[in-house]
Amino acid sequence: CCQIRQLDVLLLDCIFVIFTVIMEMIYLLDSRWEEERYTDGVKWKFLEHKGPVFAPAYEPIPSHVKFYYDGKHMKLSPEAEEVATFFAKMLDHEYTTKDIFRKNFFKDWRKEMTSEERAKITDLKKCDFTEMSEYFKAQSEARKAMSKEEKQKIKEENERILQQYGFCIMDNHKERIANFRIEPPGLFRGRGDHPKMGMLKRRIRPQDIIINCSKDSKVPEPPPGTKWKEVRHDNKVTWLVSWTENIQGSIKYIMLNPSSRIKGEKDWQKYETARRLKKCVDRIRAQYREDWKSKEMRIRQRAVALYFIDKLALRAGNEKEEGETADTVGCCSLRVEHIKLYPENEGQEYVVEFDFLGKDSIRYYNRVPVEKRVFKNLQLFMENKEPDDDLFDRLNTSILNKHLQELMDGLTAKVFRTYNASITLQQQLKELTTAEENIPAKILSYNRANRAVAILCNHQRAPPKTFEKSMQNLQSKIDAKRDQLADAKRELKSAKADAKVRKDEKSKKAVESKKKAVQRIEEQLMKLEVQATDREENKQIALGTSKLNYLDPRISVAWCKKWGIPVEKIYNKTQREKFAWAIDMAEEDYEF
DNA sequence: ACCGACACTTAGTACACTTTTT
DNA sequence: AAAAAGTGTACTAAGTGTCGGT
Repeated sequence: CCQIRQLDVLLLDCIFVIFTVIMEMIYLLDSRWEEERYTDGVKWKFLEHKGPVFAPAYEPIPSHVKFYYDGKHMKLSPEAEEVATFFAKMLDHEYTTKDIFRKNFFKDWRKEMTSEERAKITDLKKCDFTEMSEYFKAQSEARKAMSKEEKQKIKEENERILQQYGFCIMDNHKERIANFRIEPPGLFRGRGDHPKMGMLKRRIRPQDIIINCSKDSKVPEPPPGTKWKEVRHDNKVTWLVSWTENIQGSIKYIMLNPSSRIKGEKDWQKYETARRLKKCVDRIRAQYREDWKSKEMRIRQRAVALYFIDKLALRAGNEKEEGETADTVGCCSLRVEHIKLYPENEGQEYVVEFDFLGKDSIRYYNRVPVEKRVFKNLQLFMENKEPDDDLFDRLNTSILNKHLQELMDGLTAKVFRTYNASITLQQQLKELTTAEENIPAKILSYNRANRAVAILCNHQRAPPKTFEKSMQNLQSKIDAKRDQLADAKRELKSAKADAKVRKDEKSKKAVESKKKAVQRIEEQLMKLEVQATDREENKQIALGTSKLNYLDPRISVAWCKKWGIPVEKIYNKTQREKFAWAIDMAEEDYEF
């Protein structure tokens, strides 16, 4: 009987183990990044969602809030009033003082006016929006001063909308949608010197919207009494909703969150391409160095541009339509005026000075010594040209990328940025991390490695408005901690002296506890100092962009595992969700 | 070769929310 | 409890790169 029972237990155990193994296999199969990949451009088989959330309808302002033209009160039509409120809300911003902004705004505003209004309102300078502006300021104050319950209510409502519209089903998985809210109307704010700043960004209606979902899904309902522009079933694209925006005429999309399978896989693929570049980058470098000597101008230009893209992590630099956007450039679109050549500069030979506005009108300024051949080539390219002529007149991104494609499957200019960013992180981590350091110091090292990449990629930010002040605060904290440490040391000394005389248990214990206190304070001081260094070095540098878009997350995960750093210290919750695939797959010995 | 349409990634900022300090 | 500081997220502009037509 007993034996049988034992057998029974064994059997049960066995079944349990088998069950667990099967479940694990199912889990592995189900694990999104292990799933079978589609071929020939198919992105999904099933897609169902609830459509977009539209911007709330315009709420007219109360009649006691007045608008004045030329000092006289004027009641605006709802259409004109709405556009006026957009301007009023930006009154404190320096945009509204800019000529182009005002001109564009006024032109578009007049289009929304009734003919009577248009006849009357002919000069923006005579418009007085201050009451409107005050009203909105008061509104936002009131919102801040709301009671806990009211705030809670709003939060719950937001949560409800998120639950209803913020998710979709794509191929057996419920996925988070990135931007399910339609962009509200307002005044366009470009970055930098944008020729279209101040133009009216139209309100998007259901009849502007294209819905994309699978045929066998429940098609989202348009709001009562409205129709979608189109419902299509295109599984070769990843977007759920699209519309055409009226400023540039470009298409906007609603797509999935970075945590989704479809984005995660693409991200992984991107880093795998960069790793393939690692294997052949020596060959490619040797090749472009050869090409500097080519007898063909176009090949020399291609080779010098590629050298910049590789060495300086410049962007490709597509052509842009003149007058449609801010005047910014990348590598292939550099103009003569953007570089200066110094045969000798501060003891270095063949120095090139770059000074241009890149993406988002962020200034790129750099002085770099280059090889003699590059320098001579640049002199050649600049011969007989005006400052606003193209530096690489025989080159564009399409020519460059076609060439790259021949050197390696899937290679384009942007892969170099990914490759150089990731390899730099890996190298810097190796160089900067030392075994003896404690965790905060190791994290400082990580941030420094991250920073090296951000500098390479020129990821800048406006120094935070409160930077100086918060730096001062931190410094005074450090000073206070130093005093505290001195005190603690003094106390320890006297406790030691005391213990020497008394030689009893109690005084010995006192020494021990004082020792501990000193140690603790030392640690705290160290942490503060590390923090101060980190912050100072970070003043104008944004780490987030490279962390999110250029650094193979497996490098960071491996580093965490190697040094026993919890991954939460490096990635916050959102980042961990985005990089779930990497956290899942990277081991301590992962090499990019 | 060139162009426009399209799809998708990369980017900085404003502000909401959370945590720490006073 | 209020204020200040710090962090995270939403937002949406601005890039890159491909494709199909001419």
